[in-house]
Parts: sequence; structure tokens; C-alpha cells
Amino acid sequence: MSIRVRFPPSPTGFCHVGTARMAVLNYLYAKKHGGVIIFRSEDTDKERSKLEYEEDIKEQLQWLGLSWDEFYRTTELVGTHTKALQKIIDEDKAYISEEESKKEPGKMAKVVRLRNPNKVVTFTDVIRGEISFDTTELKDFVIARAIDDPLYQFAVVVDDGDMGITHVIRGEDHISNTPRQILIQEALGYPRPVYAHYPLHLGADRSKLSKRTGDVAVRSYREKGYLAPALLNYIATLGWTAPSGKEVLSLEEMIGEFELEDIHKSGAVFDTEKLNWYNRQYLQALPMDEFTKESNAILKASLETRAIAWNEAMGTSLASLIRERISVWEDLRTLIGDGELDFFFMEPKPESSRIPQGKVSVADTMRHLMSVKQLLSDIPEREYADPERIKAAVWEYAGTEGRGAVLWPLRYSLTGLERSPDPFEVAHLIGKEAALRRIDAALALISNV
RNA sequence: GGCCCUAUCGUCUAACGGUUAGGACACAUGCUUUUCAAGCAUGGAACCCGGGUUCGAUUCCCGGUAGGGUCACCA
Repeated sequence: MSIRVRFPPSPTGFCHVGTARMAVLNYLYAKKHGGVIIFRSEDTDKERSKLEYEEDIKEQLQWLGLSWDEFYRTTELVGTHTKALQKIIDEDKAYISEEESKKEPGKMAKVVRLRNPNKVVTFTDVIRGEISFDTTELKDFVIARAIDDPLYQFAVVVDDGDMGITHVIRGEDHISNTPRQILIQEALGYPRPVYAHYPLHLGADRSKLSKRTGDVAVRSYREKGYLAPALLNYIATLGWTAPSGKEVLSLEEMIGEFELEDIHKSGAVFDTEKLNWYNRQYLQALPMDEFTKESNAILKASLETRAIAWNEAMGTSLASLIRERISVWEDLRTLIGDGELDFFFMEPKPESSRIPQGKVSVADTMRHLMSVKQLLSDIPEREYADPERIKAAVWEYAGTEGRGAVLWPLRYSLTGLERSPDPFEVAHLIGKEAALRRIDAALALISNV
């Protein structure tokens, strides 16, 4: 029998990490065993369901690299629900009950209730083993608001049955719904699928992940500049460990290693730090031209909003330096927003008092700056293209005079910042002419005091 | 509160009765060509508690405790 799984999100909000986890786990299992994946938009709650959310869920899952074979909307299947409902009413396994509406107090409504056989339901969960419930306390629970308006519990069972779902892989918040669904299933005469309930992930304080404990929408991670494969990798390994022990895995590798039995039993805290680490791994692995394209786009946009002239060539040569410093694209926006990269695109504004390093005198600092300027200007233009060559030119002098005393004022004059990449790299990137000009500017500044 | 599930470093986890309890993230310290970043090295850091079973329990069983889930005419 071929495997058929489903992911049935309810389109009542943007695609969140939990939705993505459900989709990933189902996807991995189906792909591993050559099964069929059904995406079913569980839109039975007509008040909260919106097409906009359904679109978002599809969009984000596709962005993550997931796909499905069949797509349905629960509300478009009501015909079959009504038929199934009528069938068990006719068989007296369910009945219509006229009672006061809970949705509209004061009004009478005809809801459908299942005739509960009041027995102990036992089922086997692939992840947790045998679980049993006494369903007596459930009473004759409601399965439809009206004959043509089924509740989720009922619709799910009918749809799963009709679609031949063989494996139900879902969060453990559904574990106590399972006996209820099994009762409906048995009334309807459908075969019981294999169940696998994975634990929910938690917020940093071990509480349930909600809007309050941080970002949960996939789209917000995307907007912050997380890479799809990185997020996917993290989400998949949050609650599942590959038998090989590998932590960084491609979708293909995950499919190859995936088994339901390896899903953990306890809930894991969603750790943004670790996600960032994953993202960095993937950022590092990006082809350089792809990285540059994106970093240039971010750089350009950010500089232009601050009215700083954009320089494509400069941006491109900055790429590898940027790659060393960020984990997520958002980090680059922060970096540039804080002005830490400005000196590559405009003249820096050093403060004269900070040009000398520590207690080094102004006179000595000026002497060093002038010497370094001479050493730099002696470098032939073509050799200036190599930062190593620049370092070599200055190194011996810095060694004898004191590295800090020489290198600090050099770097500070070039960047105007207390923290920056090393002076040789900077001198190389901004070019010989600009470097000499900036040293002159610093000398003028410091001698005026 | 009833019912259900879970329990190893701060976090994610490995271990499937006998290990110096391993790895990753984070953290601390050091090193490398001033600062920053990266990199490398080193380090601190865990078996929830109490009973059993056993020659021997982190591992198996029971109880407690804690956390989570669920108790809708939501999904």
C-alpha cells in the first residue's frame, strides 16, 4: 500500500513555524517512502479563515522548498461530509439534538452529536507507543453545527478516510483529539491510519510559542533575511536528529535519513541563536556572486536612504569582508545602518583627540603617520592591489616603533572608527589615493590642536 | 482540577544496564599581524527527586515533582 500523508493547516493566520514543522515532517516521511502528499486547507471555521492566509501558507512552504501533490479545501468537500453525517444519523450512530446555541445564546439550534459507545480507546503512536483513553468523559460530543456545517473533528476524519490517508503526522496538541476521531472513524467504518504525534516546540521561557514570545511567522524570518534552506534545516532538526549525527543537512540528505522513530518525545525550545548559526553556515556556503548580488542590493538601498553615494565596484569588493561579519542579512542592514561601513563610501570624520593610540604623544603620532604615508606612497600602483603587499610595506616600521602606536592612528585615520577591519585591508579597498588623502586629513586635524 | 504526554550541561541533543556521560549552539580564557569580526586552542557546564528490580542503573518498573498538551456549536 502506498503511503499518503497530509498537512491540514487552518488558514486562520500567517504560516508560522509550527505549520512549517508539520509540513516538513510530513514531507520528509512521504518523500522517504515515495508517498503522496496532500495539502488540505482546513477552512471549516468560516469566520477566521481567510484566503490571504491560505496563500501565505502556500507561499512560505514553497519558499522553504516544500511541495505537495494534491490540494483541497475542506469547505469544498462539505457534500461528502453531509453524506457521511446523514449516513451515521440514519444508522443511529449520531443524532440531531435541538438545544440552545452556544454561539448565539438564546437561539435554538439543531446540532449533531455522536452516540458515544463509552469505551476505552487504545491506539499506537509511532513516536510514543501505546496510548489509551477512556472516552466516557467525552459524552455525546458535537460533531456538526448543522447537517451541512461539520466541525473540524468530523471533517478531518471523513477527509482522511476519503483521501486514503495512511499516516497522520501531527503535533501532540492533537493527541487528545485522537480518541474522539477514532470514535468517529469507527462509526463511519474507515480504517485507522498510523499515528505519529510529535512534541510542540517551545518559546525561550519554555512556554508555548505565541505571538508574545517572539516572531513565529515564517514570513518574518524571511524578511529578516534568513535563507530558506537554513530555516528548513533548523526546523527539521528541531525535534529530530539524523541517525548519522549530521546537523547541517540538505533537503535531500534529510529525506535520505528520515524516519518517524527518530523524532524526539520531548518538546524543544526554539533557539534563535542556533538558527543564526545555521544561517551563517548557509550564508558561508553561498556562491560568491550570489552573495554579492544580495549584499549589494542591501547596501545600495540602505546608503541611498541616507543620501550616501552608492558605488557598485566598492560594494562588490566589500562582499567577502561582509560575509565574515554577518549571520543573517538583517545583520548587514544593522551594520550599514549603524554607519560601520560608511567610510568605504565617504570620507571619515575622525576626532583629533582619538588619533593617537593611548598615551602616545601627538608628535610621535604625527611622525608615524607621515612615515606610513611615505611608505604607502612608495608602493607601486599595481602592487597596491594586494593587501599583503601593503602590510609588508608598513610592517617592519610598525614593528620597531610599536605596532599599536603606528597602526592605530593609521586605521583610525582611514576609518574614523574605534572598531573596523584591519588597516591594510581598508587601505587596499579604498585605494591608494584615498588612503593618502585621509592620512593627510588626519595630519591636518591633529596639527591644528 | 480531570485525562494524556514528557523529563541528560543555560539551549539542542548522543547514549539503547557497565562510558573519564560524547557532540553542537551559547559562554569564558588564550593565540594569531593594533581595534573589531572571523579562525584556531583550551575550559566551565547535565543524568529532576524518592523507592524498587539488578552484581551493577542516566538507562527498566512504581510514586512524587516539574513542564507541556487537552478538556468548545476553534482548528
